Amino acid sequence: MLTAPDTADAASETTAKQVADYLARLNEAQRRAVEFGVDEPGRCGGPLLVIAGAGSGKTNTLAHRVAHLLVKGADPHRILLLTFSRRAALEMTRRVTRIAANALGTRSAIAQGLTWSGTFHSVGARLLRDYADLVGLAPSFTINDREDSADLMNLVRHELGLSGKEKRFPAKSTCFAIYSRVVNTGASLVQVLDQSFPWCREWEADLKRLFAAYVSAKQTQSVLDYDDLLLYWSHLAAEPSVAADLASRFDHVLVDEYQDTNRLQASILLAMKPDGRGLTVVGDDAQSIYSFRGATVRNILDFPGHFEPPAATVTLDRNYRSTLPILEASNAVIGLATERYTKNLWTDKASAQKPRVVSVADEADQARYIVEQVLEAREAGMKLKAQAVLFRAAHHSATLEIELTRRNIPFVKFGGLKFLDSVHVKDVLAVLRWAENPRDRVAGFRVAQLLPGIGPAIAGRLLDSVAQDEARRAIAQFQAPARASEDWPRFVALMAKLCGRESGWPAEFEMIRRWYEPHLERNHEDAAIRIGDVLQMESIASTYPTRERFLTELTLDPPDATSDESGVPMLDEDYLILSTIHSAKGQEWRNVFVLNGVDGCIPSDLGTGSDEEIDEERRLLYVAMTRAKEDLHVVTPQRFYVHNQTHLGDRHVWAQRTRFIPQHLMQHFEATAWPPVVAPVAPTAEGLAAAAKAKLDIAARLKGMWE
DNA sequence: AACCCCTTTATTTTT
DNA sequence: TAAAGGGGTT
Repeated sequence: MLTAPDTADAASETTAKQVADYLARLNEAQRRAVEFGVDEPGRCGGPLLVIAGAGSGKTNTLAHRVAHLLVKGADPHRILLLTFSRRAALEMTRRVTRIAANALGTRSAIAQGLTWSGTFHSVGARLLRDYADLVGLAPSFTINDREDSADLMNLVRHELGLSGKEKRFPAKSTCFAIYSRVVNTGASLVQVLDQSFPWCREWEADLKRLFAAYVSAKQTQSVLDYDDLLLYWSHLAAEPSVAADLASRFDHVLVDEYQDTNRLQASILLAMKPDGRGLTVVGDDAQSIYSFRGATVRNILDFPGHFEPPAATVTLDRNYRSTLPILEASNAVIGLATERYTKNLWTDKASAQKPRVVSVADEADQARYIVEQVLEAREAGMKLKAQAVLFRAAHHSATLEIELTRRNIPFVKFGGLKFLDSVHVKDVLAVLRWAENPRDRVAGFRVAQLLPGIGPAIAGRLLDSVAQDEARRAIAQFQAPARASEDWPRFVALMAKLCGRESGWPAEFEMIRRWYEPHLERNHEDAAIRIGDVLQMESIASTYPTRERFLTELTLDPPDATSDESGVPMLDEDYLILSTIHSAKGQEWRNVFVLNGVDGCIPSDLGTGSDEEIDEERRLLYVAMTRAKEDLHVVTPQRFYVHNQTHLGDRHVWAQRTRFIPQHLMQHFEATAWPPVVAPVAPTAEGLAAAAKAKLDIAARLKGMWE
């Protein structure tokens, strides 16, 4: 459904004026980025790189470019918009819709056709379902999240007998992290071990065997992990017989947050658009913070040189977000990076308030300081939602969370523990995944063991027979042990209905919940809370058209906020934002607190191995600081507790201000302490005289007590 | 073979 | 603090 017929005339009348309107709101550089190549006759324009500094209106510029393409007649179904998260994709579509609707008349539904927008991973998943046959995948493949992938790694590890070594083999999640890094960086196993996992070096040979077995396990089970979505896509795009077809699906490919893409993603782009025509990438080299995931700044720096002639570059360096003092301090911090960045941001937003470096005694005081400041700001009319507390690692906010709960301040936390990590959510999803793809052993293994009387051994046998036969029949004919006989028939009935897709979606979800509830009550003390979660999932489930879509999108883009037991607050309620710095990307708040601005936290003491790692930590602080619009507080507890970092148990540690704000940068900050030190008031002459008199009086009175 | 209890050991950020 | 693994009991 594109433009309604009667808007065409309206558009031609209003075009000139309204186009001018929406372009007039942009500054000169933004406008160049938006208009670049769009008017070239019969072409999509050459490759374009937009370097967009923090707060420079990046999202807005990209949205305008997409809208401009649409206004100029591009087909929305043939625009591929790759964003970093689903949240970013939604925001982008919303803005494009608004801009395009304004320009073309309110009844235009053009932007609704913008169906190909999402993360690399979710777009990859959709394309792979289309081309599944070609790459030898069952179209009903399921996708493992990180935990599932680690579980599969674990199953394989046991099969290979790597668990019973005298020296302990790396944990399953570590194995998976190593594997993933090899895939994403394109480096060799040895290199990855040396650089990032030196303590696993001795296991190289075993790891190699493990990874080979892991890959073949995935293939026989029709299961993909996150990395496979990119890996298969890149191989698909490199295959000459498919490449042309794949490439011709899209006239325009636009990529956001390009600094956080990895080699594999860059290779996919190049394969999709070898000559760069219609390709736009946007990013900021100073905000690259995902190298632990294989992302490389080189992608953005090397981009222009991939093409002949080289890609055009537009730099957006006017900041619309922060006040001048905040920006100056941020520029100073990033200015100390070993690798110099090309641009310095500027603004004309003056302010008398420098960012603060606040010294507090310990984490408890840090929490109290933040609560006091947050409440004070709210008294002055700043909503809680306009304020955020940012930190390096999810657990840094533990003390603060307790204090917030005690003081009854609602908050939502982004990053860290995910909704999907809780057992009951994973159980329910496993049932769905197993029904969708009975060859998925991780899912089946988990589901079978929910029944009392079925443990690893019997679950394994059940899976073996499912692998050899049609799933429903295999389950129905399986001889369950006597101890499981009571629960078995219900289970068989459930799986039969799910595999046969008898009830349809989302009725299936309700069936699963009804089946699962008794097991939940048997296994967990706090079943009531967990049932609440499952019910909440059920209402989310009903918003997806099919079981497959629900599963795919939930694993690729799980709801990312967790909050106190109370559950996520209602949308219209006001709440404070707590977020890891990583999850704060692309966002902004009026008042920002950076927690633990201390060496050991930023930079994390785990990330100080090499210069590159240190620089990444520095960029992390830069990203945190540039989220602030009006007020910025970097809080530095002087003493805090470390839990089980060494085998010595808990102890406290004296901390120093982060090395990224050395003394000579303190001119950009206001140094304060909290609680405020009360300066002793110098006594006046009269005061002294009065005191002297009082002393005498008291002395006399004390004596008088005994007279 | 399942299950319960006790000991040991971990390395942050996320699609 | 939690999760993984070992060992003993049912």
